[in-house]
This record gives sequence, structure tokens and C-alpha cells, in this order.
Amino acid sequence: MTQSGAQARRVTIDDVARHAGVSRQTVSRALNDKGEIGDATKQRVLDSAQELGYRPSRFARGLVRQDTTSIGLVIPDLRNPFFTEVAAAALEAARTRGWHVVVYDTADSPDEERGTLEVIGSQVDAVVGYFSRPEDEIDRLVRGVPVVLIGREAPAARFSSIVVDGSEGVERAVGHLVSAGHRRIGMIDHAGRAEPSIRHAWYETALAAHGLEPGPVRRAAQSVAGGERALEELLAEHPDVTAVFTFNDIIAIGALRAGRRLGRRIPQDLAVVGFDGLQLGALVEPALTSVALDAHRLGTLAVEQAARLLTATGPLDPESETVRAELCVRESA
Amino acid sequence: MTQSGAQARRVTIDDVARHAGVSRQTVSRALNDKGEIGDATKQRVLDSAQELGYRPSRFARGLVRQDTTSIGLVIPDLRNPFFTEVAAAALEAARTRGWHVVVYDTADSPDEERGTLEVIGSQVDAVVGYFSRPEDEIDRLVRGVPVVLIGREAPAARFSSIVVDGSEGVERAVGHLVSAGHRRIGMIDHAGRAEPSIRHAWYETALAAHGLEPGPVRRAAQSVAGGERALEELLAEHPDVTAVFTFNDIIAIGALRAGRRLGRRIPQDLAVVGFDGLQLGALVEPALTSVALDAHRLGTLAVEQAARLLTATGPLDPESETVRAELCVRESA
DNA sequence: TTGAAAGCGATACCAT
DNA sequence: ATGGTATCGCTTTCAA
Repeated sequence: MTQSGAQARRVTIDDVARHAGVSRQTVSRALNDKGEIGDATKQRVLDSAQELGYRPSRFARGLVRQDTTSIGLVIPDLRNPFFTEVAAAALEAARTRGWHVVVYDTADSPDEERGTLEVIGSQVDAVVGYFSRPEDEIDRLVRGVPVVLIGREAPAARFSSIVVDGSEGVERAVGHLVSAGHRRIGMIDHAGRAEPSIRHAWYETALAAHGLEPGPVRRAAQSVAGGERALEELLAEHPDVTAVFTFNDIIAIGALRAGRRLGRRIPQDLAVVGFDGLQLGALVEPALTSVALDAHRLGTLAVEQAARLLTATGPLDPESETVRAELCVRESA
Repeated sequence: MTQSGAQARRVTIDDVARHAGVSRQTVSRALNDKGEIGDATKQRVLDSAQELGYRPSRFARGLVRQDTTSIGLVIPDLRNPFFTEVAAAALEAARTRGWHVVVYDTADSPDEERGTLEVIGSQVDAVVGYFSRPEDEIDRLVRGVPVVLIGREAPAARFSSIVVDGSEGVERAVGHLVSAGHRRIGMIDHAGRAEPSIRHAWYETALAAHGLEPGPVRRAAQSVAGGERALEELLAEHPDVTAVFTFNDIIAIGALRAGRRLGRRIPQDLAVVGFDGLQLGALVEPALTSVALDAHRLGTLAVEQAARLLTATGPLDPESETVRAELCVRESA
């Protein structure tokens, strides 16, 4: 007994060939605009293909012509303009190379990150992005796929990476605060991981360099609201604080708003310095002073590094692998 | 004469099999954690694979197990927070389905758009996103790949789409302005395409509905700076204008800034209404009033629509295909 | 100009 | 538990 409503089987090149009364090589020629084919035949084949709704399998095609490259781009939170910028730059750089970019947003969650790593290995030729998991675990999960780590705290041993060095920038920022008379400088770190961030370490080092003792630290979710709450709590506990350095600009903007709401004049009563150097910082009031990172460069370099991995050219030299942060003074400090 | 420095040939499953002294099926089993394999054998195979640096071909694998789905997501400008939001939502929706998303940023350029369409057809199972080219051209370029058009002005005949209906929202916005006493309401449209945007049409209709004659229109690049310039020019030529509706929030923010700089009090002397309803609008001062669109919903629906195309379920019903804009009143109007 | 046959690199089914 | 063989859908020689 025959089943009616047949399975929607894939239309293959052979179907088209049969329909057009030619061999499949001829179909291939017609579809790929190779020469060596009669005009009439070509048209007939094209028509058949159209009529049958034929679409070549990307797998079969990829299998035989080993030319398409795609990379995976892993971003912790695409909604954060900083990562958007990195992603946009990476997309640009990939496009100039004719690469495809498969984007994954791990929502800042280690679990999602693991899931992504598991699945990504079999989908792309190289992986570029932000990861919080230990190196050996990443290594195990991607199973040999080349990886470029961006902004990894400890320059990775077994992976290529693009290193972010904010120590100097943060040091400048603290210098700037100090010369404006601030002595009691707090920090709002991010709340994501168990340990303090590397940015926190830079902050402490910078304070020490200026002979200041560590200020109070609060942790915040990476959102404006998170920054607002953290600043309120920080000032409630430590009213003597007159300046804060924050993990990033989003948090800083929250701090800015909360500070104003509490009646502090900015930057006189409360100076705020963010990190990232978002364009957005220029739009709020007062405009945000920030330790700025060149996100565009980060994205571009990451893809270039991947290219070198893939072509077995040597990696970038350590210097050009590093992106340094610079103090961008606006109004909030 | 043999060439030294042999071509870096791909390591295949057969190489691993040979190295481990087993058949390739056994290798396959070991790698895919299927049962029916001895522990010792499995370990030996895994070691060989590791040693040879073996990575399965995603094409060969995809060819035989027809399970991985990927879609192309085409965005005009990832740096615009609105599209970022759409993209983030689409990524989320795709992830729950286990799909991969290949992202393309067309930089708002018709040329890039064409290039993207040409290349995308052979890379993904469906395409979702924003396009400015005529339908029939899109059709020709993607060659049969299912397409979901987002926010297309004329609901597409031959493609599925997610429709944006802002008429009501804009009408409300104009009503809001009118009841605040504004009679001379200008618009800043975008400068991208030759013709006025659909948002401009909504604006005109809304004015008419309130018995107002069309106000002056200026076009701006989609950036804060573009908005600033356009507003300056608009007011220079038409000082009697007391309110402007803008193509989007980014432009609106520019208008806001320029208006203030010109000494206009906002919203009394100059009311500004944007379009998109970006979160960002709440951070500027005064906070931006805007005709808001649910970007998250847009991204989610687009992917759902793609899912229906792919599974040959019926498309979404027309009503749920439509996303309506709503007036979000903050401070600028 | 067209067609036949040989892979590309993996998995699945059926033996053993 | 392991191996042989067919197969996935296409492109690329090589003949005709």
C-alpha cells in the first residue's frame, strides 16, 4: 500500500537533469555559468531547475569545492554597544575576506557559552570572541578548531588572542581624578564572575601608584539600572566617596544618573569615570569621561588573527596583538 | 622531482582510521560517542585523532545527516541600536530552535545588499532581514531560498514578511503635539533612498487627519550628526516650526541637541518626536518621546516566520505578522 | 558541446 | 565490538 502525501524529498541535481533530459554535469555547468554549454540547453536546464524549485545543497557543494570559509563570532551581549561595535568591525573584516560569520550571543552566561562552544566546533573553520571559561575547557569543547580570544585577562597560552591593556589608561584616569582633588575613589565592578575583574586590578594598582589606599568596591549587573543601584548603595555606605571608576560605560551611566538624583553635582561632588569609551557617553549629561578602548580595532584584529591561524601565516606580533585603552576626558570627571 | 614542504592536505577520517589501525566506522563511533565500541579502542582512536589534529568536515557531515539549519540575517546597520535589538532577538529565537545564524551587515548600501544576496543563497536555508531592493530582484538573486522581509513598506507579494504599521502610532504622536498647541510640525526624513520613506507618508496622513497642512521636510543621514545638521537647516529656513517628527531616534537625538544649542527650550519651544522607541532615548536629556516599535518582537517573529517557511507549516496569520508602533511619551514632546 | 565516472569526507545499515 | 559497503549531492577530470 502506497503512502499518499509523499515525503517532501529534496530536489537534487539529478532530478533537474532528468527533467531537462541532460546529464547532471550539464546541469552543473548551466547553474554555475561555466562555458561549454549550448545556449538552448542552458536555458532549458535553468527552466527545469526553476520549475522544480531546485536548490543546490551547500554541503555537497562545500564538500567538493573547498573554498567557503566561515568563522564563529561569540559575543557576551550584543545589546551592549561596545560588543556591537566589535561585532560590526569583525563583520566588516570578514566580508573583505569573503568569509561568513556565524554569530552567537552567550548572554553572559557560562552555560550558554558551553553550549555554544560545543556546537560551534562542527560549524565553522575558526572561532573568535569572548569567553569566560578556563582555557583547557575551551580547548576540549572546540576540539581543535582554531580560536582567537578577545580581551582575555591572562594572555592565553594555547590560543591566539587579542589582548586588552587598560592599565595605563586607568592609571591616567586615576591621575586625572587625583589632580582634581579626589582622594576617596570607589569602584563599581561587574557582578558576573566570582572573582574581581582585571579592570578592578588595574584600578587598585593605579590607586597604589598615586599613594591612595583602595576605595570601597561594589558590584553591579551590567546595565544602567545595575549601575544606579550600585552607586546608591556605595554612597549610602561610604558617603565620603567623591569619585567612582566603573567596570564599563553602561554601569557608569547608571551611576551618573543615580548620583544626580542623590543631589550630587557632577563632577564637583561626584566624579564618574567609565570604561569602554562608548559614543553613547557623549550623548548623556554630563558627557561621560571614560577609559576608551578601540572596539573597532579589536574586532578587526581578531579577524585578522583568525586569518593568520587559518593560513598558517605567523600570528600577529605581540605588540600589534595588544589594544591599549586611553583616557577620554569629557565632562563627568 | 618531489616538492618538499608538502601541501597541507586535510586530515580525513581515513587517516585517523589508518593511524589507529581500525576502520573508519569505528573512528566515527568513537568521535560521536556512539556505544558499541570497546573502551580501549575508543581511547586509541581519540588519541590518534588528537595527534593528527583531525577535524571532521562539516560539509561531509552535513551532507549525510541532514539536520543542521542555518539562516542568514541581513541587517542594514548593526550599529543602530534598533537593529541590534532585532538581531539579538533573532539570535535568541534561532538558538531555541538550534539554528545557526549567519549575520550580514549591508551598511545601508544597495550594492552591499546585492553582494550579500548573491552569496547568501548558497549558504543558508532561509534568509531573514531588511532589504531595499525590488522584490523581483531579490527573488532572482536568492534563487529560491525562502525569504522573510522585515518592515518592508509594501507587504510583499511573493515573500513572507513581518509588517510594521506605524500609522496609528504616528497619528497619536501628531495628536499629542497638536494638543500641546503645535501647529507647524516639520519632519526630518532619512536621506538614504530616492523616495520619501513610508514614515513620511504616515506623518503626512496624520497631519491631514488633524487638519494641518504638510510641514517642511528635510532629509538627514542616519546619525546624530545628521540629525543635528538637518534640524539646523530646517529651523533656519522655517523658524516658525515648533515641532519635528524624525525618521528615527538617532536622528531625533541629533535634533534634540541642535535644538538646545540654538536656544530652544524643549519641549516648549521645540518638541521632538522620534521613531523606534530606543532605550537610549530614556538616557538623553530631555528624555526622548518616540513612536516605539517592539524590536524584540520583530526579530522573534521574523525567525518564527522563517521556521514556518522551512517546515511548510502555514505562515503566520496576517494579524500576528504585523507589529504596530505605539507612542511612548517621555519629555521631549 | 555533452556525458560517464571518479571522488570529496563523513554516517548508516547490515554483516560478521 | 568491529568492518564492508552504499549513500548523501555535487564538481571535476577525462572521453567522446
